[in-house]
Amino acid sequence: MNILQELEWRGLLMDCTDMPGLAKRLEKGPITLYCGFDPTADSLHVGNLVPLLTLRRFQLCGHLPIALAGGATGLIGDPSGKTTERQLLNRETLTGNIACVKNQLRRLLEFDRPGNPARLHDNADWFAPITFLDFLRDVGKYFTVNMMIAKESVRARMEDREVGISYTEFSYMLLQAYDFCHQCGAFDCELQIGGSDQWGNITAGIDLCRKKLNRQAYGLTVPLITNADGSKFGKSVAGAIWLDPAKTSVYRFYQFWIRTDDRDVIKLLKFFTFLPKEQIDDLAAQHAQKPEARAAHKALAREVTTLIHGEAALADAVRASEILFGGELTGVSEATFNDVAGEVPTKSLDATPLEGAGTPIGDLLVLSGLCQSKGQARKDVEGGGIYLNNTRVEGTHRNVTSADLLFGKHLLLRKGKRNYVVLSR
RNA sequence: GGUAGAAUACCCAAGUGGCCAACGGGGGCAGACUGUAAAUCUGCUGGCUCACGCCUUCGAAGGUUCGAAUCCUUCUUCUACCA
Repeated sequence: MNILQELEWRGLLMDCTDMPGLAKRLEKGPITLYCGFDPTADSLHVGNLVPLLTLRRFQLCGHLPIALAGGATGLIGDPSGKTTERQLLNRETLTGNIACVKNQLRRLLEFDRPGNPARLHDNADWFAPITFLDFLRDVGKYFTVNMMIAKESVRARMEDREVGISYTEFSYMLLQAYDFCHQCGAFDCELQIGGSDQWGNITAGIDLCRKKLNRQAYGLTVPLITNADGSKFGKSVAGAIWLDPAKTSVYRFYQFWIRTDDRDVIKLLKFFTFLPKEQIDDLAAQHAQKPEARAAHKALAREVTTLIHGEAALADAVRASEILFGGELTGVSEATFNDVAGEVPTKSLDATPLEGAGTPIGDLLVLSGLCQSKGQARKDVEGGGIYLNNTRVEGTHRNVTSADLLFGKHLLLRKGKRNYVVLSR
C-alpha cells in the first residue's frame, strides 16, 4: 500500500488539489511535505493529532516531513473556522506556548530517522527579517483582494455585520501562503497538509508557489473529526483533551478514548493509530460481534495513550481505571491506591477537621471541586450520585471523620460514574 | 447623524406592576436500565438553610410605587430603516 492508498483506506483523504498529479509525483520518489501548528495554547490537543500523525504516516513511507511551529502566524491568528475575531495573544504567552508546542512536535516525529529525518521549523525565522513594505511588494502583489474575500471564512465574517473581520486576520492567509512558498523555495517542500478548514490557506500557498517560483505544489486536507452525537470532538466537560499530562492527566486521557461512542470507535482507530488494516478489521469484527467487550475501545485507548505518554504511563492509567471502575476498594493495597491517587485530581485535607464530629460531606464535595455549592452537593447526595471510598453516601447528614480515612490519610470521593477526587492529608 | 426596536440565567426564548428565582426548549449534572456505549425514562440545574424562610439576579445607574424583569429618566451596546 502506498501512502495515498493508506490514507484513503483510513478515511484521511478529504480533498486534494490535484490527486492524479500528486500520485504521479509520489511515484517518482520521496516528497518533502509540511504541516503548520499555531501555538494558540501551551499544548497541542487531540484535534491537532490527526494532521500530525498524518505527517508521521508520510515519514513511515519514506517521505520527509516538516512540522512548522507558527511563531509568526500565531501572533496574528487564523480566522479559518472561527466565527469571531480572536483575542491577540501577548508575546510572552506566545513564547511560552511555542516552546511547549515545539517539544511536543519533537516527540511525535523521528528527527534522526536515517534517510528521511523530520524537521522542525518556526516561521518566525523567515518572517522576522521581512519588513511590512517588503511583504506588501513581494507577497501582497500576487493576491487580489477579490480572491481573498471569496475565501469562505473571510466571506462569512464579512457578511456577519455583527462581528466583522480585522485587517490583521484578513491578512492571515498571505502569511500561510508565504510559509509554503518560502519552504518550497528553500527546502524543496512540495506538499502541504492540514485540516479541511485549511483548504483556502493551502491553495493560496500553492498559487503563490506557482506565481512566484513557477513551481507546482500540492495540497492535501484531512477531515475534521465530528462526533456521532454531534458534539465537538476532543472536548470533554473540563475542556479540551491536551497532550500535556500536566493539563490532561494520563488517566483522563486514557478514559477519554475508552469512552468513545461506539459509532466512532473504528473511525478513530484508523485516524489515531498505526495499527495495520488487518488488525483494525479484526477489531471491527470483534466490535460488531461483541460490542460490550469493548475490544476496539481498549485497543484505541491503549494505542493512543502509549503513543503520547509511553508504556509505563499507560500501565498506570489502566491499573487506575481497573480499580476505580472495579467496584469496592476493600483489599486494595496502599501501594495500589497510591497509583490511583496519582492519576486523579488530588486536594489537600490539611485545613479540614476530621477528629471528633468531623466535617459534613457537603463541605468536602465543595472543597474537592466536585460540586459548585453546598446546595448542589446536597442535591447530588439526595440523588444518590455521591460515593465516599466507593460506597454510596446515604443521607446528607453524613459527617466524615478520621475513621473514614483510607490508610490514615486519603479519602476517595466520587460523583457519578467517573468523577473522582482524592483528598489527602 | 436621524428614526424605530431590542438587551432575561450556560445558549435560545416566554414573561409587560404583586401568583417571578422567573414558562418552555437546548445543553449540562445525577439516577434507573446497560457495556465506563447509544437510545429511553426520571430528578436536578442562582446562593445560604433540615426547614418556614432569607439573600442576590432579568444590559448599567438612578427614580416612581406598599411592591418592579415589567412603569419613568439618563447612559451603554446591538439590530433595522433613513441620511
